[in-house]
Amino acid sequence: MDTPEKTQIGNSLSKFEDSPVFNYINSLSPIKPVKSIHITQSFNSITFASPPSVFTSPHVSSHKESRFLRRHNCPDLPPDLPKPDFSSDNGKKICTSEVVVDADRLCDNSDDLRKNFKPVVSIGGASVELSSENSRFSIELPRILKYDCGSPNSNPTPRCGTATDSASELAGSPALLVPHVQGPSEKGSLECEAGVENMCQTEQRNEGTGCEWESLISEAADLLIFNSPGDTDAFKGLMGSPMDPGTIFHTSLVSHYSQDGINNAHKMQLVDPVGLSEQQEAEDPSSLIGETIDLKDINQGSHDNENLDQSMTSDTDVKAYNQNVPSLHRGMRRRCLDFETIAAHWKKLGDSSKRSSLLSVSDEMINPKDRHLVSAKPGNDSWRILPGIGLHLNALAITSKENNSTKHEILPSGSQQLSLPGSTAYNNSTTIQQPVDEPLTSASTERDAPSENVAQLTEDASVATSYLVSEEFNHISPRKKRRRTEQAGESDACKRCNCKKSKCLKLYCECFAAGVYCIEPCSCQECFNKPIHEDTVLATRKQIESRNPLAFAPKVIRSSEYIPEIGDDSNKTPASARHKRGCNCKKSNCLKKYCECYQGGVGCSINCRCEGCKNTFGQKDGSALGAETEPEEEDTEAAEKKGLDKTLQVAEIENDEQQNPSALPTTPIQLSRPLLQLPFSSKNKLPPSIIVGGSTSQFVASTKRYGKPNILRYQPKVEKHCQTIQEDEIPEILRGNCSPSTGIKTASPNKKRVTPPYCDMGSSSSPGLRSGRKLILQSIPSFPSLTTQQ
DNA sequence: GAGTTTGAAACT
DNA sequence: CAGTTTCAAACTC
Repeated sequence: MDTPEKTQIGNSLSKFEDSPVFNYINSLSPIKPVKSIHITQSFNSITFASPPSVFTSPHVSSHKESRFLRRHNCPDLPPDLPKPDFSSDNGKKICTSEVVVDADRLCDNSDDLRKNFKPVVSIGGASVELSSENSRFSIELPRILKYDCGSPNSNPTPRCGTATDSASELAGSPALLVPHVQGPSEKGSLECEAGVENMCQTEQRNEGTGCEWESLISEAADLLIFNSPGDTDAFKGLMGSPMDPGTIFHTSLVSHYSQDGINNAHKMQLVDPVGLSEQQEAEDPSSLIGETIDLKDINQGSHDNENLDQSMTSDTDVKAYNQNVPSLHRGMRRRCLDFETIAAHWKKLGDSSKRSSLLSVSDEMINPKDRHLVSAKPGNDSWRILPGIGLHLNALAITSKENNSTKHEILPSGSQQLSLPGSTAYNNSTTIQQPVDEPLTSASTERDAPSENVAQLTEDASVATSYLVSEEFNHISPRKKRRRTEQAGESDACKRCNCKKSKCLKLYCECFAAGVYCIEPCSCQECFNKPIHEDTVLATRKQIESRNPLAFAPKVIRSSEYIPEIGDDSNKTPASARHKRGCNCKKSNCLKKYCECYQGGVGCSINCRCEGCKNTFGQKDGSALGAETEPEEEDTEAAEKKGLDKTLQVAEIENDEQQNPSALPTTPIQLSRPLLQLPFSSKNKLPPSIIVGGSTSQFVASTKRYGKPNILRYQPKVEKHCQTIQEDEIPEILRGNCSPSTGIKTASPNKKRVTPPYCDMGSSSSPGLRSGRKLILQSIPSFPSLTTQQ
């Protein structure tokens, strides 16, 4: 290869220049560099990084997804971090690498990073640009968000919708932005993150409002940036101005961190133990190491990270790592941190002293009681949602944060499918785009008005904190949680599990079955259904789904209204809606909540094997009976639902397969489940906000369409979980294949349990589908599913 | 709040 | 696939 060219070139050059040899050499050198560089570099960089990462991340396992997200975070770190380890260049490199390829590995292994880094560097311009872009993003995002939010008048969710499509995706991240609190991390590993958070807190104290929202923004920006090059581009386009409160904030944080990082870390732990754990998992393997073994198992995906951190096993190491490396993980941390910070703030707020500081920042934020009010403020619309949602939602939001991070990875997964609309939106990004907007708006709003944001944050934080606290409490004492939940009016709406032996990793657990993480209200013991154990949760879900693909599908499909419309045969079933599997009641006569059909507010159907069915919503025999009569509420709701259902059905039907409304953003679909109104619904009826959360993207969409309320309607128990989100995660993937397009409806109505549900659901199903599962988001599957499926 | 009942989920 | 066990919610007191 070289010889011919070289010779030729050399000859030509020689002709021109004095010494042929010299010229020859020169010519060679220049030529070669160019070719070789491009080739090799491109190779390295491109082949190396991007291709592998791309393929792997999505296709690979869900685990990767999580990793992926995390990794993405890593990139963020560099810019902010002043740390020596990662020079700005490195940071840039990392970022670029991520952008180009997948950040996963880069982040995972320092070596990998270096390798990737090199390639990236070789790429040069691109990488550089990216880095610059990243900075822009951080800055720009806020603006974008602002834009979205810009119209305070518009509802938060709708606003999001306004955001550009690209923004929409980003928006998803915003939802994520909402702090997701994770289970309390007891161990010190968290310190690192804590340190970051501490910084935030400290800054907040000093700066007041700015810190939190800025951090959020920065995170959001980071997430966005990393999410996908395309996203970044879109953002770029969107964002014009380079202002970055976030960046500034970061810098400040960094400085703080560097100085106070350690101390802060300690503080952080004290302040909010919860969030850290998750972050650690995602970000810091070291933390994982410190933590439970389970995490490791779960974190298989995070191994990469571990590799990086392997060196850092001890706390001291971790600290050092944090200090030095924080930049890498920092992005991730930020996400969590932001949330955490908020939570921490809340906690602090809880403490009068701390409150004062926060209060100083923003009066609104100051008063926890006023939180809602504050949130209500025009500027905060997005945030408001959260408040409206309630603790659960908040929790979801929190989770969503994580999800966000994941979301970046997966996008669709978005989180956490959280109950939060925003979260759903994220997920939806894949399925539904509109929803995303909301989250964005929220995020944007936060960004937009620091003070307001602060308030929102405070709310979120409060929620988050509550969530965190709850988790903590959980560890401490389940009963306490119960009390809280009970005390909290929400308890009904967002009931949570009380699992003792299942670790919340079986369908016994309502939360798990609903595809949502356990949160505060839960009184579960040894709960693994938390963001921290995301990997485990996902793995378990997969297993269960492998056994029964419909395991996470909505149990009840509402149809009553739907039926006539669709004209499904399924209508045969007396009840308006049907239970996908059908009950097997023997003693309750289908007149108690023991009966899933009854609980779901639907009549028994052919699928049911119940004995002595007296289901008021519709007996198995076919007599619909008074079924619907009883549930008057249902009727009303049903009517509303109908509208939604129809709309949803169309859109959702496709998703039916997903059935799990919960999982994805589709969640909205889940909402559909709720569509069914439970007789009890009255009780169950969650506050709209809550419901919304459950609904997810579609739901959001529906809300937009309908005006929102839809959400309220359904809520089956599953939906109770504000988080709803996830259910679908895996299922979707699995289903993804199956369902939507194909067969949703087809399913045999009769099928007893498994199969038909969709079908049934199909008819009614649309609702089921609707949900598009948020969960997916979190888990890997979502991501892949997105890419692959869609 | 403790104990019982119930039926789904999980297991064999 | 059927039977049994496990589990947690629903229910009762």
